Amino acid sequence: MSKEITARAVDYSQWYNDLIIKGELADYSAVRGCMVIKPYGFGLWENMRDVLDKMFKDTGHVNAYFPLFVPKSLFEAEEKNAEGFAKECAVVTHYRLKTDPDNKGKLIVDPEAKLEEELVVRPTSEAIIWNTYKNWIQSYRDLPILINQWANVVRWEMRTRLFLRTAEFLWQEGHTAHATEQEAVEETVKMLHVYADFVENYMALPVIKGVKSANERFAGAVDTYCIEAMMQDGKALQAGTSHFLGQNFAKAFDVRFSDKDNNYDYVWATSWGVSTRLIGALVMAHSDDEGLILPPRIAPLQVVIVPIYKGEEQKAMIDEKVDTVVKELKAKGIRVKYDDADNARPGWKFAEWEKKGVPVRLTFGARDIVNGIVEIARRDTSEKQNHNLEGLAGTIEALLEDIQHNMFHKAKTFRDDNIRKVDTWDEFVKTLDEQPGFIAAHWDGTPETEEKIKELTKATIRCIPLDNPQEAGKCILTGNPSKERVLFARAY
RNA sequence: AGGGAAGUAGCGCAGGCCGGUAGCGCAUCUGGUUUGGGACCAGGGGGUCGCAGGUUCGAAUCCUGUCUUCCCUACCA
Repeated sequence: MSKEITARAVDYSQWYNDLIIKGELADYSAVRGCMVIKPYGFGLWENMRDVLDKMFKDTGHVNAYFPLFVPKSLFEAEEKNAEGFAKECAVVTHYRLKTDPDNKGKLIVDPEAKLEEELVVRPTSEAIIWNTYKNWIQSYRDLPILINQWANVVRWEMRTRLFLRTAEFLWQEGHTAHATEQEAVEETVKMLHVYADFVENYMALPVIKGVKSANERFAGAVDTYCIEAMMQDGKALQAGTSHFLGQNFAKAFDVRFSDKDNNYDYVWATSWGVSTRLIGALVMAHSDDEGLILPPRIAPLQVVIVPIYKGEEQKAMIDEKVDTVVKELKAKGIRVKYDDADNARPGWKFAEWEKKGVPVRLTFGARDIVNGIVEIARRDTSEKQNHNLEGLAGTIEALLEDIQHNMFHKAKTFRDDNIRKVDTWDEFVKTLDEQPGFIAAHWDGTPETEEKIKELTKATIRCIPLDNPQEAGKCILTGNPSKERVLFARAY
């Protein structure tokens, strides 16, 4: 049992906070609602970002950067979108401070430096981007525009949670413009699959691809596609969204083009994004009471090596062996650290690196080296085994892959075991309270019913899965006819 | 935003009711012994007690305000 981490069974929320703080992913800051992402956590984000960035490039996208500030008049142009975000926007009203005449050494906002037009700190960039696209698009030859940006955004939240909900967070937002509706829809779905591919194959987190109900849809979108993941407490976490925006933004910003036949029409749009929130999902889905468990493909460190020795002579002998092994591992592209700090003993190091979720630990004992072996410990199962120094790098390489797959399958088994079909209201309520997870149930398709269910149980429709089997049934609440089951859950 | 709790050394906490100038454990530094699952001994350093006012001869302690964090509720395209 870890000395520093609250057990899941004792306090799930505190467990999550402990993992992040003690695992050194992030720290609290002096700014309300904002956190500091520490080097170890940022290393994780960088790895995620690099993989995603390559996936975006491979699907024909390019990166660009748009302003942090959006003039209020632009922001309000697409009404539904503006309305959706209005109550969580930070607004810049002044551009200058001055020394307080009544209190030397203090600064006050200079009342004479009021902006003529307030600037909204972007909660998302559709407005400024579509205002720009208007100037870039005249002809079908200018389309498609396939741009992504890596940026920070601000959404003023009342309640914050590290990584899951903070006032400022990092993300990427793709914004594309197309000549036809079909092409835009295809783009929306394509990026949803890119996200699912990334989250499943790199983060080892199984997701369900689906479409949001009207209540959960992005403001300003025609359709919102999403990937939903299940956390260890059975709650759902939206891991990524991809929106088909129709012509809503094109109309709001008057973005039109001439097609081959000289027809003049509005362009079709998409936007899609994932954020540092994914780190929260990763932490909550895989970790245990000893600390983080990071999937090898994106772990900042994949292998840590701990020496055990008596005296300088043994240390020198170990150093020599480790040096060779580190070179072999690095030659295979494996991220490895030799922890030979002499101010901590082995047991302390073991606990420390387990807390930080490093997938594989190698223990180099003086005794072992004489026998030509090394101890390999894997974080995901806590198993330890001895291995010959010969062929070690190849074994580690395979082991990292095995851990990656094992983590995915473990998470997938858990998720699949916690999706339950429910057909009556009583059973629905009981299941939500007693067996947290996703519930597949019939729904009559109306926003009113969804709202009522949310009111009564706090559960929302997470998504209507893609390729959902069609099956006649009766709505769980109203008894009205339904043609398919949808997924309900309480969500983060 | 409402309710509750908290903020004292890097971390975790005591002291506070009853005002008198701050202490414990861990960490850190020095020396030594150690090293196969969070070592031990000895010595040392480090804090305007979240911040700002007020009461007082004197405030970590009492009063007012404010900021930050955590928990519950509400909100959350």
